Amino acid sequence: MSDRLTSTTPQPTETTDRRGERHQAKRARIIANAWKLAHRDGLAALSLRDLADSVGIRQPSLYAYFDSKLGLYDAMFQDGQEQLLARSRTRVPLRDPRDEIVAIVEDLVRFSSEDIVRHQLLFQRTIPGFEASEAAMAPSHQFVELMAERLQAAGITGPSEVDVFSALVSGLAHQQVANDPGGDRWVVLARRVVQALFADIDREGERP
Amino acid sequence: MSDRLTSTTPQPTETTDRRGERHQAKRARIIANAWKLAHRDGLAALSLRDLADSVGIRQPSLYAYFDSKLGLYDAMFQDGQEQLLARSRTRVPLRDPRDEIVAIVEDLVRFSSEDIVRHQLLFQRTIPGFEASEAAMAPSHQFVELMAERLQAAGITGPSEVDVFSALVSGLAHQQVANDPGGDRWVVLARRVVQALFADIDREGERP
DNA sequence: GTCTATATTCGGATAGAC
DNA sequence: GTCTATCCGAATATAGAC
Repeated sequence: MSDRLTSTTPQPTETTDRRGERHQAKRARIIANAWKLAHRDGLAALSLRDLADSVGIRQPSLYAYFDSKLGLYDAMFQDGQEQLLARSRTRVPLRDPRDEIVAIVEDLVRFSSEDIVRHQLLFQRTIPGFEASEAAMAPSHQFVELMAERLQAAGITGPSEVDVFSALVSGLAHQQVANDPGGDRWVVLARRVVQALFADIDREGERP
Repeated sequence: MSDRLTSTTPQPTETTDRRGERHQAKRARIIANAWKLAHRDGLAALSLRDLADSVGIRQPSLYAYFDSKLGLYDAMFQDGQEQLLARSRTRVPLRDPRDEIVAIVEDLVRFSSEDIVRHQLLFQRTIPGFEASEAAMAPSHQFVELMAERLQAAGITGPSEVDVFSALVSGLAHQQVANDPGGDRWVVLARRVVQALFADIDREGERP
């Protein structure tokens, strides 16, 4: 199971990046096509045969890039997490930390809504037998770290506040994806929801 | 596609209920076993062979009850929606409408958390090619109606308030299912989240 | 309604040559 | 890395007798 990451790092040596330059490029192209097919047929209905066809090789040749179908899902998962991380890092933080949180939430909801299949793979446990490897989780950990910073800057610091926050984001995202895919019906609610959370936090500070 | 409901209502006559009494009973038993297998193997990995085995008949005999595998999913979907509806109807509403909303949210989050596979089938579009039939959606419509009443009684009346509410519920449920299945880490946040929503609604009333 | 028998298709995966 | 050839298993679904 955990040897699935082997295909990502063939040799323990550091020369890996140079040696496998073309390899990595083609691998990336395969993953890109896998997303396309997943959009067309559904994530669970993705077939290695079709994937090989779409990239112009024979189906067994895929095993030079992934050691199993779950390995492919793992690579897609990591790819998706890297997209999320890259996007979050790109954003220039707003001056006001609370406005920044609003912007983040809006962006996260859009991120999910833009690509339902990606949302499925990253945030729902839909593929039987699939569990993300440690390597694939790495960008996710970095994302969480980054989010923690932003939240702290905005005064969302307690564990239960963070739990509430995560619920708000995932709820908006889920409703957006499920009931208005591609639209913005729940995106536009982000500000109001986040402000309600801040109001609640402020009120809590006064209470005792 | 829509003939899938045919197996639910073999004849357009009203004698259906009497005629197929045993039929319906066995059908219900099959569905119950289908849930079990889905828990064991994953919803998407459910196999008609295993299902037939588990109920003591041969695989082709299942076609006397469902006209396809998607038809089986449809029946499971309807079953799950009926469970949700029955449960909501059972609850004795609390005196205070707002307390009632809190209780409802807690209960909905528990409902999802109790059975992840059911949550998947009812609230996530995870099975390629599956779309619930009108018949299977019927209990869901009634549930929505019932919720609308309760929400209205508590002053959650505007469309965007309802959207926010639905996001809160689905967010709490999703986080509970994904990160603490069977626990109550997000269940206990229901009260706080709902109260924050009411505070926000009240504040809105004062604002203009 | 249930059975046997079978069709059919498709899936992922492996062996071994080039 | 890529190929051909093939395995093997599993899946849903159908035909037709009882």
